Amino acid sequence: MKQSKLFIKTKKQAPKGAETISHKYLTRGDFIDQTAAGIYSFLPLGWLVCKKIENIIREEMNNLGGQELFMPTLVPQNLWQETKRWETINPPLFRVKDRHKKEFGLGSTHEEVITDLVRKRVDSYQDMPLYLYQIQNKFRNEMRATGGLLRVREFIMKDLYSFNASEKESMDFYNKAKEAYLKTFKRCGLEVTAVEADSGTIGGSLSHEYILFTETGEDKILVCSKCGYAANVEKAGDIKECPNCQSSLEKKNGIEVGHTFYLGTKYSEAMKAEFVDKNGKKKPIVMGCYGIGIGRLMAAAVESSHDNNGIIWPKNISPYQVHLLDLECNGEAEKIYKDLLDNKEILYDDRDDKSAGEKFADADLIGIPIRLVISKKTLDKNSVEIKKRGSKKIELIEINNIVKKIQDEL
RNA sequence: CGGGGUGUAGCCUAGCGGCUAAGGCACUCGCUUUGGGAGCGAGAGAUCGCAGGUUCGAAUCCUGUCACCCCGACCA
Repeated sequence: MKQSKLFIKTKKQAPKGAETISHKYLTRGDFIDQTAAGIYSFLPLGWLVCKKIENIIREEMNNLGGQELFMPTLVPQNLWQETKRWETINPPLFRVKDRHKKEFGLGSTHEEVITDLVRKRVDSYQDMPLYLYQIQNKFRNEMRATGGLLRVREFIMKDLYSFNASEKESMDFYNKAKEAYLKTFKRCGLEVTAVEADSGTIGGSLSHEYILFTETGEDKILVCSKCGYAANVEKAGDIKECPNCQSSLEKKNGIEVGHTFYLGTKYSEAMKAEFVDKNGKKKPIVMGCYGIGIGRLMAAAVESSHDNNGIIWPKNISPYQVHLLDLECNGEAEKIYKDLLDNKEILYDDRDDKSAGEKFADADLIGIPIRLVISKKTLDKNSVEIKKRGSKKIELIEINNIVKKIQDEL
């Protein structure tokens, strides 16, 4: 992509009100634009990051045996009433009426819809296990949106739902899903810790939050450095000693990037989602649900990986892999851009009306993992300069070797 | 929803009863620059969130309203 054509205007100053690092950098780098309180547009760079994250999640969900589908945003009142969540769900639903005054809640989570889909199709234990997921916009009528993308009212979420014939099978899957979650976050470049948590209005008997420890997180987590015990202060209370090994606990801030729930039969009983077992007996389906907030994950990545000049994207979720800066603009960079284009995702700063300093500053802010610079200085040596974002080391590489060098780095 | 705060050009801010609303960034044109957000000159861009009110006079004071931010509770 040529930067001169990219729909982007980076900013020197963050807008008033941006407090968290991720909000400041994502806004200054023009990844996102605020449309209203807690409601954001994703601009081309930000959308590329979302797509990267989604694809990693998609691969991991497919590995788990998940099948992707897509459910509606407009969820009719009667479905919510079957589980009594029309009134009780928290945060409350955004509600809308159609022209005949029929009411809908904008989907904030999809247990009702998915359970309806499944009860219409599952008759026997032989129709399961069933693992279904979607990546879709969610709407939550929060009291207050905070910290840019950290808590918003409309966001993209991956939600997976599991349907099993027995508690054991369901619990086995829950544990597999937990591992898949940790792997997903790792692939996104994040060290995330699973923490036992409260189930809130989703319900169920067991749940884990997936916490990224950062300075600006909303969640307060107690961590034992000896045995690895971790718990949310919300549930465990403000205790000082580890319940497992009696060591002293450290309190850390974190961001919840995912949550898994073992639901049991809460929804299947309420909605009569039943199957016939081997003995010919009717039983409620055993369920679980599993969520990841894409935008929050993106913000969390920035919170945990940045410096004073901007974002340092983990390479798997970076919008591009290579940022080629042309300080000379005599056509040489164009050739390299075309050579590289076949191999790698590359953002080519071909702007001829910007100073070198501005290009460097933009490159740091945007945070692409590998920076290449072509200038008179490097061309005199028939070379290109290569530098990794987040490292100070600068190397000169002969032009002929550049493609191979980049392949090695990635 | 309770408490606190802010609305002045695309963005950040100054001005807080008195002359034609000021500056920086960004933008347009010209010349000069060209490895860390360049310099000089010229130019364009604002019904001071909106509606009332007080006053000889309101961006400035008062009332209402809308929007946004922060703390609390809730969450992916």
